[in-house]
Amino acid sequence: MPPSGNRSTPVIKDVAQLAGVSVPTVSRYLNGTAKVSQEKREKIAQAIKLLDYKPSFVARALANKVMDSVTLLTSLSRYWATTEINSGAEHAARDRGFLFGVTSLDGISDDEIESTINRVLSANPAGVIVSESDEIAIQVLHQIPKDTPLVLIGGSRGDAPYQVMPSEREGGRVITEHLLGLGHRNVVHVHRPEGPNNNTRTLGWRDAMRDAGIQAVEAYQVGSDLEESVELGRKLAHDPNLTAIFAGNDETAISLIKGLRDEGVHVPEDVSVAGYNDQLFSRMWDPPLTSYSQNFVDLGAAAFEMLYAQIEAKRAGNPAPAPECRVIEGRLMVRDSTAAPRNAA
Amino acid sequence: MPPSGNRSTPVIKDVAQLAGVSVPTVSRYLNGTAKVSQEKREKIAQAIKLLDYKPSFVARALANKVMDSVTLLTSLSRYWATTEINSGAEHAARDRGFLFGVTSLDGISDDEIESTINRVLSANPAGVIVSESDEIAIQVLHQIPKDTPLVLIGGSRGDAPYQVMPSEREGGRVITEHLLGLGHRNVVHVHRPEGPNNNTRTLGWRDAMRDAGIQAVEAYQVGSDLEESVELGRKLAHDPNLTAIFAGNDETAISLIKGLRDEGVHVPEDVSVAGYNDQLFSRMWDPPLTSYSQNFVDLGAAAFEMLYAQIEAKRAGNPAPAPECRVIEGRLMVRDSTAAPRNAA
DNA sequence: CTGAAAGCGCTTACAG
DNA sequence: CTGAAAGCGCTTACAG
Repeated sequence: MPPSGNRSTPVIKDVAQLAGVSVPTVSRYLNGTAKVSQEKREKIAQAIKLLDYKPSFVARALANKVMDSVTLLTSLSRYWATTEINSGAEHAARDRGFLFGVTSLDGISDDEIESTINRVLSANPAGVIVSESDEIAIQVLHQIPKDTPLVLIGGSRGDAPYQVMPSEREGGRVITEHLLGLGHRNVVHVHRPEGPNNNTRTLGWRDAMRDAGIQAVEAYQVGSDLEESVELGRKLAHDPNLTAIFAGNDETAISLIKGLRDEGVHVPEDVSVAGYNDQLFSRMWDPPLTSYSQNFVDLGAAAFEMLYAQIEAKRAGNPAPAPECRVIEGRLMVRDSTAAPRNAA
Repeated sequence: MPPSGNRSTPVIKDVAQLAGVSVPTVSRYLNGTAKVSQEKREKIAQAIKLLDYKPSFVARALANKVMDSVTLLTSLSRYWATTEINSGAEHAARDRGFLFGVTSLDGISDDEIESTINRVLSANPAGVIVSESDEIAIQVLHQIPKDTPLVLIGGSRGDAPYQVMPSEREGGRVITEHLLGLGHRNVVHVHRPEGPNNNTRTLGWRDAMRDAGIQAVEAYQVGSDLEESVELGRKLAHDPNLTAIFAGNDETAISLIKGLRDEGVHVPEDVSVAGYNDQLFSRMWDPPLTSYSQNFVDLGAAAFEMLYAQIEAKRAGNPAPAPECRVIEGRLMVRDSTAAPRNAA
């Protein structure tokens, strides 16, 4: 018995008619914004079920000035961690009934960044998550109105009132200390370019080295072309003092190992090599890679939840939650690519 | 000289006032839906620039019954190919000024799938992309109104009027033929569960085997726990007739190699092993892995473009584009993990 | 507790 | 070419 318009998706008027109440009453029922008599509640519930009515996201968004959606801004859209973060955040959003949007900031000019962000904001998202990976992120932070719920993933402590970050620096320290604890007197670090923040693997490595009283620290930066790391491995193979390397990620680690082997250096017998990220392939490597495992899915989920708390508070007219910087712990995975140095015992 | 309301983001009324024209005229200017005099055009343009006005996505969506956004539905949100697909589609959408949403279907019950889809649709997306990975996708297809622009990624030819698919089957055939061409008399296949469609790597392998007149085909299915593949590798190591394996993906390939090695079997000297997907780590493997490279980023972008063509046609009141099934080609990457069998020449 | 009214920002017929 | 009017589907004061 389709009411009013006979076609397409039912709207609030349809359920109001079918239930024999006014439209605002249905709205109140839906949002719990005011008491509705038991009797009408039931009729409305029935009508909704009968019609399979779903409130329109966009009409609500227009009336409320805000949509039940969040958008994640990222500038490293194809990076492994980004995938995990997005997935974690998206699932959390979905489970709360929020639409989840992604907008990438890579591959566009600086001028376009502003208009891209404005476009995102013109969809009235309830909040935005900025996933830091480079300078762009910080620039972006300033372009988002202060009253828009926001959480920053990564960055330096204090870059934003609400942050979720991986234990990057801690991870760098832990890996380095593991190597040092094995008896290595020096740990060479090879890393990709890192974000402009104070929570990097490289800084953790420096922390550990400094605490161990080691002065001569050697770090090499490599790009995303793995051949570069292979080359570096070949070169490092001829350093007689080399006994341990902490690579900034697993791909770099296996590439270095490849280079070392090309020159007849054995891992871990001659040189220990640790990676970072504990990717799936790492445990299959020969030798299985010592690495640091970071749960980026949890990180993404935590970011959404922190955002959601702000959104809820704002809607309820409550004061904003206290600023927070949550660190998601990772953990060291010791495998066979690291061992005590030959001349240790 | 801020017009009307003095605060927050400007709306169309503000630019109309500032330009000294009516609101509909601004709208016409914006959408090019009717001629606007040169003089007014200029004034409007100026006002827009001055105010940094951006039309509201949601108001437009309400008036037009459709939002400048597309949503991608996926049930394999953390899979490698999914990342690439999403990234490709998102960039293409962004470049067209479309918002891009992702909704995952994994981890929810069958009942919830319908309501999740309804929720997505209640945001009036201009179109949706369904990324096939399992039976869920096909189920989803039927829940989307016929008049909603839609493109299916993957699936069997004919599952939907508009499809973009990887050359999976072709890839399976090419890899197998490569192995056969090297002189192998049999190619054992090890694969993960595959989608319920007729475009799978496994079918390509069967095609090639059949064409080569090989009857005794052996296929093994493994799960996502790589240890299972290692085990299988150990077991296969004792098969005296084994000379070549086509693994359904690179992770499986390296795990099999690990198992083979555990039993003293050398790759490629004793057994050739090929992977699939050509992941970054594959070329760094020891030995570097022969694999099939598929550009999933392009695939995602192509899916969006195909969707966009439908959206445009619909908006212009034109007939829908002709149904299309576009195949994105991949290519064979021959490396050292495959070689002629020992007793070949 | 519950209607009638007005409004969110934009677009589309309808009359000039 | 261009206004005034009505409407998209929902919500929020305003009066009962």
